[in-house]
Order: sequence, then structure tokens, then C-alpha cells
Amino acid sequence: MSEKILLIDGHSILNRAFYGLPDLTNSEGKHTGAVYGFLNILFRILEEEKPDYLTVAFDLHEPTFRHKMYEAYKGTRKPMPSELREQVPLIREVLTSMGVKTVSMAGYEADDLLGTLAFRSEKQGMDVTILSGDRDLLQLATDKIMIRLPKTSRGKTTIENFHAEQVLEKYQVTPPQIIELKALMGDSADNIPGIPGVGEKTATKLIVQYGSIENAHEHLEEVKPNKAKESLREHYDLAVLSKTLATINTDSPLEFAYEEARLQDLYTPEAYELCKRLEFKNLLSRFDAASVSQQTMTDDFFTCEDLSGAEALFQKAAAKPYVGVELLCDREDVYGVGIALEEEEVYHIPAQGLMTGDYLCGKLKELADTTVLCCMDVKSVLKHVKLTETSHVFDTGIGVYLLNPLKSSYTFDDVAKEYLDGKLLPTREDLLGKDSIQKAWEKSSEGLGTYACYVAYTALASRGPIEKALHETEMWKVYTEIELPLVFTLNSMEEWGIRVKGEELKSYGEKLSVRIQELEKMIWEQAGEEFNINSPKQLGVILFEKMGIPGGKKTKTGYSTAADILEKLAPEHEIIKNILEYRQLAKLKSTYADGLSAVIEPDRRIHSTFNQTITATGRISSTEPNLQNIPVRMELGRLIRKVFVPEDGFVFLDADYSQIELRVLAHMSGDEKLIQAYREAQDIHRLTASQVFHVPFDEVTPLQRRNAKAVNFGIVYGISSFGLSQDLSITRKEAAAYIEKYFETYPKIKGFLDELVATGKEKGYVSTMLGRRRPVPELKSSNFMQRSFGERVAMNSPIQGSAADIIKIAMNRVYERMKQEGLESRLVLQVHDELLIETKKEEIETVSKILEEEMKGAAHLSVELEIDMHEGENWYEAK
DNA sequence: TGTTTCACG
DNA sequence: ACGTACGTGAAACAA
Repeated sequence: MSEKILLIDGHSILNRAFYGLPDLTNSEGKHTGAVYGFLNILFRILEEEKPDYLTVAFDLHEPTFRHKMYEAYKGTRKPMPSELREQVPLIREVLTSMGVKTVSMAGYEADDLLGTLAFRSEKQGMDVTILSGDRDLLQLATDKIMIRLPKTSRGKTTIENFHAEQVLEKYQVTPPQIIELKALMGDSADNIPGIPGVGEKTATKLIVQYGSIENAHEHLEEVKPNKAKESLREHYDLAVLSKTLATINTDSPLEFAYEEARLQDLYTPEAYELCKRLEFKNLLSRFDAASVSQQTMTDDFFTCEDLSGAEALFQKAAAKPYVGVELLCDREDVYGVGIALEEEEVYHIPAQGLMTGDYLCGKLKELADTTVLCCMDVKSVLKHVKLTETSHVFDTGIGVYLLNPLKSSYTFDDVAKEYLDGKLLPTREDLLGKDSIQKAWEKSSEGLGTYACYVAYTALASRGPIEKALHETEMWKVYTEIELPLVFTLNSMEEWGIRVKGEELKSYGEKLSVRIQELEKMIWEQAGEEFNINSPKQLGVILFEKMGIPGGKKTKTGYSTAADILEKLAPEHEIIKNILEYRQLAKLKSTYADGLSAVIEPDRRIHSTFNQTITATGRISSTEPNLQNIPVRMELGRLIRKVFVPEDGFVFLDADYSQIELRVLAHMSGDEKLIQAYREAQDIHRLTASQVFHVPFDEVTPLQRRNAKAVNFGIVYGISSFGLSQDLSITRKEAAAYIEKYFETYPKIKGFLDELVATGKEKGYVSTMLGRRRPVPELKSSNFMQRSFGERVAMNSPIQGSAADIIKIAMNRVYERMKQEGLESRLVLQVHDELLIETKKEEIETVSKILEEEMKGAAHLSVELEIDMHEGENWYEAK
């Protein structure tokens, strides 16, 4: 049986994948959709064809010979969007990693190389398959050369196959005559002019009849449609030129060794790593375990079995400047520790026998007096090892987060790849599967030990590169002066938690249930049937189809039933009112009443986790439960705050910054008028209204104030007329007019925001006042939506991020002060611009003063930082 | 697992 | 013509 070669038109398939599939980006914002689509189709074809050889051809970037000819004649080609262009090197990298031969040559298009290889291979007796999205390639079809054209319709990819016979069937001409057709019709995408007035129909007729352009020209007088006759007469030269342009060169001087193109195992460790980096999760399953673990580090780690060994180890460690540490633990127990003394000297100490968890933790605490403990996550270690602010630690996770806050997770294997020259380590899942630490411990302490060693190794080895990068990006200060101390502050908040009255929460929930059931009944009655009100899909059908409420479609899955839409649509409908109330109550019950009840711990307190490495802007986030979104805007929800109470003998002191983001904006932009406004006014929105609408301060109407407030918010969010118009229910034009007036009033604000976008575009990131960075890859997108998003982000992030920096500083200072002054009061919550202190009654005065001083003094801006402070027996009262 | 909705700043 | 305000997390539903 003859051998088979598969030739792929790289750019064309990449193009297909790009336009045929939704744009995909990985968590770092890298565009990967086209590469993903390319690989999927490649794998599919390989399974169908099972070729012996495989080669992918690419155009070089420079304009090729054939195009130059025409570009000189008329215009240039449309540029490739950057999201696609950046994927070209990526697909080549992936193919190379899989050992796939790629070819390209100066002065020749991919078509030419494909044609050349196809004919060469055919001559050698091979069967040839060409995969392309470009119909031009049909001119190459023969009995042995098959052209395969993938087509995407309705999300499904079907492939059309053409040997010479099928070309004749479909186009009524032989493959070489495809050139004639094209030369007559022209092709704007390929810059082939063609001749005017001749489309597919006429061209086909002419070629079927005369066989070629030249022959048709010789029989010009017989040529039928008069229009075609005249056009051919007049533009014959153009047709001949077009023919040259349309002809694929099948005889290029490409050097090609078939052995290099022989198809081998594509599932190499390199390809696996690359796919993982690109987050092609579906593709990873194609790689078998064997190829995965090959190139990884050889794990010759040591295990420390007995107490004397451990003693010696810690002694040795104490002499080192840095060690890598991974504590194997969960919330309750310590199972052991991995310690890296040197990059080649890594130990695992299981917690067993005399080496109890407590013993290990004590040793670590002691070690941190002299040696920097490098950990992936210091705060989790703190749960067991009572390190203090004077302990020496390095937090790899936070370092990596600062360097790229867009990543969604910071696992050790990712860190190794990024900061250790692409070093490939097995992942946690490779080593432990999906087991928890506890589960893995019960199975075998050995695999767990290996895992601990890899993590400890990574923490030690990556410390240097990360530290260097933090210096280079001028974020070392943010790291040491804000983030690292904050680890201790947050840990303390987590450990204290906040007291919650469980019984009251329960009865609150029961009260809600009664009303929810009433509403449910009423809604079902009004709808005329029972259905699940919580299902947006069912609700949409009921409202917009059954009840015939004029509804606009909105989401990709159907009707939007979001509150603001329903409110605008039919505020008078009784059912709508009921649904909105139902929704509100259902939310309160499920998320807050039931949700919070479920996480009250035996100490009657809720211990949330404050995450420091999640947000893109530098804010912290709160999970399990989220205590940063406890209701406050609506009275009914706000009542929940009554169940958050201080311990006996304590009260709550709640302090929040007044409009910190607007003040930051005033400072960063340096706009004198806004700064002056803040120096004068208690009511900034009113003053803004007065200045923007040119009315005396005392004559500002409530509506004007509301509008000014919305504009102020809009500015902080990265203003757009559309967003503002939505918010205020006005037209875009009106919104645009407000914005313009605002910028006229505060001229430097406009300049400042424009500058943010410009430098963001230039540098690829924007920065806060303290130097924290956020990359904004979207700014370079050719997609209008994405680019606009990037612009808003560029305007918002420095503001939101600077405010976040400031309150973090305040938290650290408040925490430090209370500790230094030996107070029993403690910081328990942070809600972005608000701090909640569980304050000992005797310390109220002192703590108020500390809050006032440290919050106001956290930054020195050209406008004062004001705070509002309240005292209360519960959170409701204190706010 | 992704989508929708909604709670907060 | 495109279809958005910025930043989060949790619950419920729909596949």
C-alpha cells in the first residue's frame, strides 16, 4: 500500500479556527482560541487519515511575490487582527513541541509550498491530502491529491473532500481550470482583481465552453453575454495577470527531507506542558501519564524518619539564609513538612512518633528567627506555626500575585515553569490525584512527602527570581511594606472571626420563609400555573410568552429577567412586583440566613477567609463565607447585621472612608477644581452638580445631585456614555453631554484618564499610587468591545487599586498599634473602605483615636481622607 | 461546569 | 454595527 502524506495550510486553518470559534483566552489573558481550534481539527484529521507524513506550511510575514505584484497595482491587504497574529507563533511553537514539521520560505506563499510538496509526493507514488480553508487549493486536486476543506456551520465542523473528480462534479471544470475561473471572477481576499462584470456563473460558463481564458479570447466574437464579451476584450490583460496571481507554484525550490516529516508520537512532555500552560484542559486527557512524567525532575528527596535526624536537620537549616518550607496540613492537623535546605537537598519529615505536628511547628517557629522561611502561602502556615511579624518569611504566592495579578491560581508547578526557566514539575494532581492532604496522608505518606518536597523546593528556588522581579518592577516596597505585613493582619482577623447569634439568624430565616411561601402562591396564581420561580428560563417563558409581557431578548440563553430589566419593562404588573420581592427574600434566605448559619463554628463565631491573591486590582476578597457583601442597602436585608455582635464586654466600632476613590482621583489627577471642591464641601455630589450644571450650590435640585453622583461613579468606573445612560435611564446623547460638561468643569480629570489609557497601551500595564501593577492586555485588542473594556480597566484600576493600597496600610497600622499598646480590641472585618473593630468597652476612646489617626494618616493626599465612625452593640447599629 | 442573578464596595 | 459601566463571591439552575 502506498504511503500517505498530510499537508496542512497553517494560516488558513488557523484563520478558520479563529473566525469559526469564540475567542478563547487563558487566565493570563493570552488569546488561544485559534490554536485550540487548530489542534482539534488536526487531531480529528489525523485520526481519519492516519498519514505516514505530516507537514504544516506557513506564509512568512513579509508580503510575498505574488501579492507584491498586485499590491503595487492596488492597495494593500487588510491586516490580521492582533488576537490572531499573536497566535501564529504560538501554533508554530505547539507544533514544534509535538515534533511536527513546519515549512515556510521567503518569496513563497504557503500555497506554493503545499503545491510543491503535493506534486513531489504524488510523483513519488504517495497519496496526498491537503487540509486548507482556501478553495484556491482545489486547483491542485488530482486522483491522488485530495483537498479537504473544513466548513463550520451551526457550531459543527464538517469537511468537504475533493479529488479531481469531485471538483469536476461541483464546479464543472477540471482542477487546473479552477485557476481560470478565479482569474475571471477575482478574489478580493487574495487581491486578485479578476475582470469586472464577471461572477461565478459567467466565469463557469466561459470556461466550460472554451476551456481557458486565452481560448475564450481567441473566440471573443462568439462569447455570449455581451457584457462578458466587452469586459473580456477590455480587460484581457488583467485576466492574464490575474491568472498568474491565481496560479499556485508547484515547483518551488523547497528543500524538504521526508524523514523529518515522518509522523511520530505527538503527545510529548513538551507539548503536554505547553497545552497545560495554554489551559487546553480537554486536550490534556490525550496525553498518557507516561509521557507526562518523563522530563520532570528526578525526585531524589530525603525522608527524615527519626527525632535525632530532625534535630540535626533543623540545626543545619538554621545556618542557611533561606529554606523552602511546605507545611502539610489542613485546618485541623499537621501531617508533616517538606524542607528544602538547598535546591538539591530537600527533605520530608512526616509527623509521626515523637515528631508530632506540634514539635515540627515549634521547630519551624524557632527556625524563622534566623532563617527566611520561603513558603507558597504563609498565611496557611500561620494557622499552625505561630510566627510573628519579626519572623523571617518569604511568601511566594504573594510575590507571584503582585507580578501578575490576573492569574487565577498560583500552584507550585506554575511557579516553577515561570520563574525557574520553564522547569517542568509534576502537578499536585500528578502526585496526589484529587485527594485532600488528609486523604493522601491516610493512603501513603510517601507520595505526600514527594509532593511536600517539590513545593518546598520550588519555594526556595523561585525566591531569588521572584525577589529580583519585584525589584525590577518596583513592587518590592508594596510587597514588603504592605502585602507581607498584611498576611499577619489578615490571619489575626481570620482567627478572631466574628460572633454571630445563631438562633436569631435562624428565626430571621423562618420569618422569611413564611413570606416567601405567600409570594410563591400569589405568583403561581397570577401566572396560572406552578413553576420554579428561581429558574430564569421558566420565568422568562411565563412572563414573556404566556403572559405576553413585551420583553426584549437579552442573554444568549433566552430572556433576561434581571431585576432592572423587569422594573423598566412592567413596573405596574402585580406579578413583577411579587417576583422581585420573592427574589429578594429568596436571596436573603439562601445566601445569608441559611448560608451564614451553616458556617458558624463551635466558638459561635464565623471565621471567613480573606484572600490576598485574588483580585486584579489589589483589593482583598472574602470567602466561606463572603463577609464583604452582607446586605446594607435595603432595610430588610440590613437587619441581618443585627446578628453580628461583639463578645460580652465589647462593642463594635465601625469606621469607613468617605468617598476614598473620588479623593484618590482628585489627588492622582491633580485637578485643582476637584481638590478645592473637597476642601470646601461636605456634600461633594451636590457641589459637583452645582459646578457642572452652573447653578448655585443651594439651588441644586435632587435630580441634578443624583446625576452628578452617577457621573462621579461613572468616572471612577472608567466612564462610558452607554454605561451612564443605563444607570440613569437617559439617552446616550444626554449621558455624553453630562460627561462632556463634567470634563469641562474638571479639565485635568480628562487629561489624567486619557493618560492612563495611553501609558497602559504603551507599557501594557497600569499602576497604583504605590506602584502596584495591573496588566491590561485588552488594550491592544483589535476587538472594539475588548479594547473598550481595557480602556475602562486602565482608568478604574489605578483608582480602585490605590484605595485598596491605602486601606491595607491602614489595616496594618491599626493592627500594629492595637498590639503594641497591649489592647484587647481587635480588627475583625474589612469591607474595602470599611474596618470593623471588636472593641473592649474600656478601650473605646483609645481605639477611636487609633482608627482616626491611622486611617487618615495611611496616605497623604492633596485632599484629606475623611472617615465616618460609629459605635454599636451590633453591626447594624455601628454602621 | 457554565450561566444568571444579586448581595456588597 | 458592535453591546458595556469597575471589582468581587454564593446560590440556584441547566446542561
